[in-house]
Amino acid sequence: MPATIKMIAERAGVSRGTVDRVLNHRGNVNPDTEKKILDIARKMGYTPNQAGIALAARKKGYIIDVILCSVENEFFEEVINGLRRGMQEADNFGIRVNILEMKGYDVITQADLLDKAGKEADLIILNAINDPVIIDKVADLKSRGVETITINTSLEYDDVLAAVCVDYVESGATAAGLMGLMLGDVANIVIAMGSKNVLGHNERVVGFIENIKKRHPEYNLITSFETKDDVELAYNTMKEVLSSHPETNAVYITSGGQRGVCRAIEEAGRKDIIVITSDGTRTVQEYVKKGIIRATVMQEAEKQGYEAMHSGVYYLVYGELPDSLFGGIRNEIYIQENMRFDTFI
Amino acid sequence: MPATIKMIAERAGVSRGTVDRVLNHRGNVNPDTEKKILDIARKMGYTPNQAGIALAARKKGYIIDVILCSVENEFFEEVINGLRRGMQEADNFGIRVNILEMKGYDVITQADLLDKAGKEADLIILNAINDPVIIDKVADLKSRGVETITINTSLEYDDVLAAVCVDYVESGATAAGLMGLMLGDVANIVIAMGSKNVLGHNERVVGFIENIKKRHPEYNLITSFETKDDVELAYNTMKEVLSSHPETNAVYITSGGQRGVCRAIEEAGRKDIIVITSDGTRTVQEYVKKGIIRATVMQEAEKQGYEAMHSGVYYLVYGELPDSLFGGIRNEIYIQENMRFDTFI
DNA sequence: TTGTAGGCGTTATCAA
DNA sequence: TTGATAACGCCTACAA
Repeated sequence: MPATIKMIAERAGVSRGTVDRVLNHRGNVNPDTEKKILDIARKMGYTPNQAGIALAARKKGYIIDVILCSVENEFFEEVINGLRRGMQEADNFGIRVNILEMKGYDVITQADLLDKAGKEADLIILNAINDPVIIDKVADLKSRGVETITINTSLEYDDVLAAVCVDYVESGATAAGLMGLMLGDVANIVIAMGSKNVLGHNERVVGFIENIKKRHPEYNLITSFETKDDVELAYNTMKEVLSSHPETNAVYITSGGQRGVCRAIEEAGRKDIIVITSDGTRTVQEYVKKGIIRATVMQEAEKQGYEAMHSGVYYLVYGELPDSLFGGIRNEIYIQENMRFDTFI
Repeated sequence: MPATIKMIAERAGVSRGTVDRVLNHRGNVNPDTEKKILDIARKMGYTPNQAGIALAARKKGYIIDVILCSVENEFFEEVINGLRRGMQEADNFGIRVNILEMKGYDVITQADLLDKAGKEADLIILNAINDPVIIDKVADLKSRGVETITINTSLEYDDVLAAVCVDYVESGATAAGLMGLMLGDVANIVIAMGSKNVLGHNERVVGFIENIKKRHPEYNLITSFETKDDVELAYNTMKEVLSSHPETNAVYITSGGQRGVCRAIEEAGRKDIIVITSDGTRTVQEYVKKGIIRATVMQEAEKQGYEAMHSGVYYLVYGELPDSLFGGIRNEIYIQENMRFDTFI
């Protein structure tokens, strides 16, 4: 039987209103009674009841807008599943949610969506493009009391309410660590990166190279190329690389385009090449099953969606971030044996 | 603005009481009005408000008892952290929680604790010993309306409300898969298992051997021994094995006693040996850092605690299990690069 | 500066 | 078979 405002009021011989004013720092209360109430609250170990707050919060009619670069992007399906799980909670608090989707990473498009969201929403969940224009808008929204939670992408701006994404440098380092454990003394490595315009892809490459240089300076980095997350481009480039560098015995794919890279390797009959990649889309699952991809560094996509929404709801209702957020999003290693091929991650 | 009982009542021209009776199947309602109300509820997309239920549930004064074989067991510290996180929720619903701890795996001791818990609790979270006596008691409790959620250990009894633990066979297979990826053509493997009396430890060994036989039939399994999760025993046995089988180049440690095994390997100057283990206790972290343990298969200990408590609370209050439970507990692979050395897991 | 009262959605009790 | 009402804990508007 935890302490309630009512119990404290009775004990202090004042009304519930006064206790409420004290505990929520609303002012207009006699310093003496304030002190007395705080004392009693402490002694009784008062913590506000979440259900009570939740119920009362319903009248406020909060709105959350979500902006995602998710159109035609396989990876985001799971993120959206997680968002939906969080939206059931939003519903309980009478919070309305709008999901605004865009295709690709065009700054102007995202800026327009942010303008729209800024007009209606009390909080924004943003799959941010790392660009000064966006950073400006986010800062401006904050100054007008609209907080932003970034999701999946890292943004070079520290003043967001929360950043729900993986440490991409660690992701790259983890891929490198795996290669180090699987390769022998001779290593000729190719990096197939996504796009130089995406901060996370760059960070993965940085983490990967740093780790190799530190732990295996004898390894040879042959070349790196961009796939632009495009299957055809990835296929053609990988094919060329394999013929010009037949000594290649390891490939790190930072993001999309895995199907192209893997097909080139498969067709060349180079099952000996150690392929490490990121995420766990259907394509990745397929090639892990086939044994072409030896391991993948995944990033809890569903959880990212859920935690972002859950944190937004929680913040609006309770004025603070939930404990669950502080575990962070982790870089998880999956191989054939511990991968769940049924669920798409 | 989701539909509420009040809105449905207004629309149907009846009182909230009647709507409540229909939606919660309490009987005593005219079939015609029942049908009408169900129709309206469906049309309005009614889902009960969790905060409302939560608030009302407070008056019931539920009790949850937790029984853990956790005394002097490093691994359980994180499980208990998770339980505590879940207990904050229990508090909100006015649910009282008692944690009963025991040392080791004595069936009589656990049976006594179960008897005690059965008298006071509405639901039990049980770190079950897989023994017919325990299974009987759990079945008996169920028949008296007290549900059990097992935590961390697998129990050969399917009728529990939920089983919050990892797939141990998959855990062993994952360790085997990792070895296959790290070893070359020659493999002489030693298995250091915990205790034959612990179901999970056996299952890990089964999963490990099955996987090796299937994917690397050419590998050689030299021997296996029990550590009884005892550091000294593990050290002495491993030392012997190393001198009688110097060809050993891989060791799988299923559970406790890692410090003993690793020390023996370290002292023998055998840094070439590939060591794979389970969990992420401080000891494991230390040897991962040193590079003796190449990888460990972890089991989300904190999450196990949280999900067990959260599910119990959720079930008592809402009469069903939460969505979050269905992601399950996963076997996660950690190497030096993606391990969090600050937090103890 | 303080108290009162009504409402958020659900449940339970009592009266009709 | 149904309706009315109070309660759970918190918040807010208004009255004193």
